Amino acid sequence: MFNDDQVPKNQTTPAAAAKRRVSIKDIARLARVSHSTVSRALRESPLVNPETAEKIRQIAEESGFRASAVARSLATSRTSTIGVVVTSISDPFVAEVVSGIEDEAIAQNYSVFLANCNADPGRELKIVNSFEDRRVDGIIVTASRVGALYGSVLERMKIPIVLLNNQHPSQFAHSVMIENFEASRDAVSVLIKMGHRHIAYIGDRFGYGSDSERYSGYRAALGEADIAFQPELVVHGDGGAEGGIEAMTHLLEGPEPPTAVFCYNDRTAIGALKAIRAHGLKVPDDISLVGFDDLPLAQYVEPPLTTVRQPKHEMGRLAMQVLLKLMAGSDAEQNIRVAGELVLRESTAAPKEKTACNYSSVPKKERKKRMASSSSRSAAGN
Amino acid sequence: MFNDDQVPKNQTTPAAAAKRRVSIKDIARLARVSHSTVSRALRESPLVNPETAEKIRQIAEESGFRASAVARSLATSRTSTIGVVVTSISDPFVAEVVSGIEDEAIAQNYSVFLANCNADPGRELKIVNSFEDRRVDGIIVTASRVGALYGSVLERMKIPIVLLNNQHPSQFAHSVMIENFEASRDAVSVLIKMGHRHIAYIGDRFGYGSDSERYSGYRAALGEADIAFQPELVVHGDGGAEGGIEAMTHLLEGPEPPTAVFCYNDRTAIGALKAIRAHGLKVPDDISLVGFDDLPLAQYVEPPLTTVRQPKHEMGRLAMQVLLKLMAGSDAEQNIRVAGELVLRESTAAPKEKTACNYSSVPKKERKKRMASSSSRSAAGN
DNA sequence: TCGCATTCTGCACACGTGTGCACGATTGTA
DNA sequence: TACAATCGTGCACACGTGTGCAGAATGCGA
Repeated sequence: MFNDDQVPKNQTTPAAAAKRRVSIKDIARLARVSHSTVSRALRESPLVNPETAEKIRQIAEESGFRASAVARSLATSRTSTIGVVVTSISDPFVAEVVSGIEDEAIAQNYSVFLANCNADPGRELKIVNSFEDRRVDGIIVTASRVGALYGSVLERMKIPIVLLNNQHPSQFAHSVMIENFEASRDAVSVLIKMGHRHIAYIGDRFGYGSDSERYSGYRAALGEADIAFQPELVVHGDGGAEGGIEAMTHLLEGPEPPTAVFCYNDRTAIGALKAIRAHGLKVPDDISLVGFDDLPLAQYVEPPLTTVRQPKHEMGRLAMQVLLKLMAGSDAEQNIRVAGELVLRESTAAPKEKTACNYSSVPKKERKKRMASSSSRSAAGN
Repeated sequence: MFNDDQVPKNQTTPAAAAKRRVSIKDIARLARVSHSTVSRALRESPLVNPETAEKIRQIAEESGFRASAVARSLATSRTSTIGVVVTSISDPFVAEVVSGIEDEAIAQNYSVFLANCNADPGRELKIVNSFEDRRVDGIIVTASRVGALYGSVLERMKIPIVLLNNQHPSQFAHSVMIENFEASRDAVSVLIKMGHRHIAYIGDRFGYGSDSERYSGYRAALGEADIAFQPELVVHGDGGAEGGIEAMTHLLEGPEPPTAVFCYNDRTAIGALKAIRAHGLKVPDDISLVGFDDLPLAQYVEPPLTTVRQPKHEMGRLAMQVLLKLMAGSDAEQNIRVAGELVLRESTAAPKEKTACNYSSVPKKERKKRMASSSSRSAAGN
């Protein structure tokens, strides 16, 4: 009756049998039940007798059995796996977002495939193909320019996709994004309230949508304060520190340098800071500086950087939560916008007296208080 | 003969059939061959007629077929997948290493599961179990304290493992590590050559092996220069900026503050920098500062930080290469040690005249030259 | 004691791909 | 023309797990 006790015919030698991983059938043999019952017992099915189930679980535990997710995936056509494609893991912004994604994923017993594309289209394609081969249940794309490339491939895959701070918003996908416009407008407004009227914007020529939204916020703040827009105060870098240096140098060597600069991101701001210092000027005494992102290093540069904080970790979790809903078949909010938060540190102050105009609405006393504290304060959002 | 053309019995309706992913059998039906032939054709087996193969490949291409890696894994019992467990992706050091691992992995058509454990033992266990379930072909553990936890689980898994800058070197595993001792000794020696004789060490009390190796290097440099060791000049932080602030403050408030400080890592050094500034002192005029790691931000703090560069990206690639060898069944070098490289920036200089002794061997001219340039120079070499 | 409901278990097949082996078709040689 | 060698193809099974369905075992009421 239990002739399964014999060595199965496909195993040539006992040694070979010992080499093989312990499978559900081995447990079944030990427990003297069928593999079906083992499967059900381990998945806590109510169909199996509690005593039998307990016995099976114990045997499985003792023999160190772990069910193969590979085989299960094949049987259920679900892998409990997602793919995350990023531009570069080395980018601190991305790292923080991935951390949030992974936290949420592990809590729901999902595993994440991580791949960085380095903005290389060929590699992007390879990654997406690989994700398709591995039958991931969903995909999150972070801070990438999702172009024509994805379109065709992703169309075919019919897999839920969530974009995070993507540059090219596309119709078919859900997304989580920072409120670029509002956050930028508020940040520049604060500079204006401090008394600045000669404010520059250093953008990112590879920033696409994000860049134009932040630029629009800058324009809106100027408009609300009836400050005439000066095209020569808008320069574009490459999104990194080097680009910030170049752009800032250009501004400083212009006819009338700004008293404050709003930057596309922190890395650009840090480059700008270096350029300002190289010109023998001081931040914030001569020029105020505002960044975007609130990278970990923002508070450790000298002076600590005033910047718009993105809730990076939270945004990662949010993206994963949306993806989980989509993978479960229920529908989720299409486009989630997250509020930024202006963090006032020591790189901003009222302009110097000689250049300051009488529009300043920030009393000296309060200004001093702000600058003394390096702790963060919310200015832009809930 | 080709009755496969009919709808298979398990498909109830044509609509359901349309919903299913295209499989190898679909291609077989279209090409009027068996699925075996399709499998062989797509894997470029020499067994199949070139013309037939070409036809099959074309049909597969047209219908957008992609073979399921899940099914293949089950059949071949290889997943072409590795697991990477890190302490925290947000750590810039880790991020760079992971980037290197992933570069090498993608080049060899491997995918990587990334998981961060946040130094939480429970989560570590969950991660390793998850990797086992998914039948990863290998595992890389980065900068973790591999303790008893892993031992038992990993023992059972019989999967190749490579440790990278791990704290507890264990016997059964291969590893890639920075030459902590040599790099530290050389860095401190350079400080001594500049004229410093009162040099402190700020360690990391969670650094375990790495910390004691770097500490040993510090002691060795002092010994070689016949400088008496002063226990009160050794303090330990927590490996982060906060710990650096505390430790440095302690040193500054001691009876005889050091003229130079060698820090366990860059983050500690940046905290120390902040503390020094808070005490109204200047770097490097009053105190020289040396870090370890060469994080991206190291060159953007003020002053740019002299530090020991770890070839992070390269170390990641190296670890993956070792793992690939192990997974292929061949054996690889057990313990690879990588040389660090001292990068001289502007946080180091000869001590002030009043405290400087006549042992200084760095002429003023050369010192000036060094400080003017922020470009990196190798001092510790390969 | 019989019939029926309930509870559990096992059979058999599915998931999609790889591969050893047998066999048919074709070609070459005696 | 007969036979052997070579080449290409398909059959059948394996990989490890999930699950619909049939049926065995048990309990319960009449």
